[in-house]
Amino acid sequence: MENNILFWHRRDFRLEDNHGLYKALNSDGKVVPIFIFDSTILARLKQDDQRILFIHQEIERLKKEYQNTGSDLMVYFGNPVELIPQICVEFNIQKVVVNRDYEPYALQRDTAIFELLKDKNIDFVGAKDHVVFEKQEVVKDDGKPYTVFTPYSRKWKARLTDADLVAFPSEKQLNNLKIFGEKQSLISLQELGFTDVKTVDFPGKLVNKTLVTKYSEQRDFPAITGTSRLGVHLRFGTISVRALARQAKELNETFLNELIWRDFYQMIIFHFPLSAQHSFKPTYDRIPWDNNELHFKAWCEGKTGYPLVDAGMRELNATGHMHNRVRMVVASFLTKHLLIDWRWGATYFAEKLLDFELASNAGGWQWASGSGCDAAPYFRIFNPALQLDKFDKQMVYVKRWVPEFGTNSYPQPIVEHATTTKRTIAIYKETLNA
DNA sequence: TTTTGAGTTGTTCGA
DNA sequence: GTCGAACAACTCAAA
Repeated sequence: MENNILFWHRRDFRLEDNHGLYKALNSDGKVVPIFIFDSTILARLKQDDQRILFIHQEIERLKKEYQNTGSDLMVYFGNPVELIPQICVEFNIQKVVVNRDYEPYALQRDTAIFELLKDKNIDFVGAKDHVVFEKQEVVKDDGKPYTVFTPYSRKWKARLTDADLVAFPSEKQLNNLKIFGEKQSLISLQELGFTDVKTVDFPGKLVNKTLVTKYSEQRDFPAITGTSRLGVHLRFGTISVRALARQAKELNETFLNELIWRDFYQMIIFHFPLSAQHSFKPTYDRIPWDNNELHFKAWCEGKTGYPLVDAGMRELNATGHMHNRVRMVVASFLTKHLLIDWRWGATYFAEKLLDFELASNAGGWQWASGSGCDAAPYFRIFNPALQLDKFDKQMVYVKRWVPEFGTNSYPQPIVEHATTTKRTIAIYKETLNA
């Protein structure tokens, strides 16, 4: 019986420029590609979560691409720790190849699988694909991980060569895929337990050269399409970060910096997995949050009486997306005006954002609250009115999402800017100096 | 070891 | 309207 290689797709839904797949195709044996709808992850999602639709659509697309080669993507539903060893038996697998995932849950899951396979003499091999530089590749001279972005980014850029961004030519080797006689049908959303998902248009994955070129001058204005909206594609690997970085390097330094921020937070979550749940700077976990439920509800619904904050939250609720500049404003408002725990906001974003990425989300929220590595100083508090004046002066964005603005039905501000920000600075100061 | 310079995207005040 | 300094003062990186 022939030996086969298992390639397990996780957050890399593409055939082209896929490092792990390339590695698998270069191995001795035929490659069996699989995807698993992880029942542990799916159990956390709500019935109408639109990310499941995105995943399902993209898996369907990927499956067709495999079928065009004469192969097929085998799709499973269950717990990978149980399924992978079973699949290995079914297909006589000698080696399992994956692209590495740096999140705490994924690391734990992969370690468990590694141990199970080791007992059966099956190799479990990882590849770097999700980021440009990972783990220990960009560290301080003493070998320890950076916790400040700017020196990290300097070393990242100094280390970068063309070879780091080269596309892996997996499409040329697809003849090493295992050929299946009969095509397998794809499990439906209903069978996965999702019955109420509304259809939605997801952001396109074409990289707009003009947008990247003008990114640094246009990204701050929520009324225009100045940001790429590629987050969801980077999250699930429907585009290659290397391809994007090649464009960024050529076209726009600020855009490249954003990709480095992504690498930075992936590196941070790998070295500091607790930072997804706890303040990076421990003293910040002693801040006596106000955590007013009514304030939180008003923030979630976009009814704070601060038009830029409300527009952002309503954009999020309606579309699963929020403009980057506005994300900072609403995060600063929640933590520093309402004095609500950053985890409440991070959890809400985790539920709503189509492009939700654990590492970036925790990093961003901790940046806003001041508790993170290389965060904004605690006394730096966004003024929502000034941000509106600077970045949406004509109120195009605000009127798009808050049509009743300026009428009697628009709420009065739930808190007053000057008094709440003074209170927050005093409380932070007292807590941090205690 | 000590010292020095620097730190994502800000705000406010007063000249 | 514009500009620079103060905000408060800590931690990190690197020489």
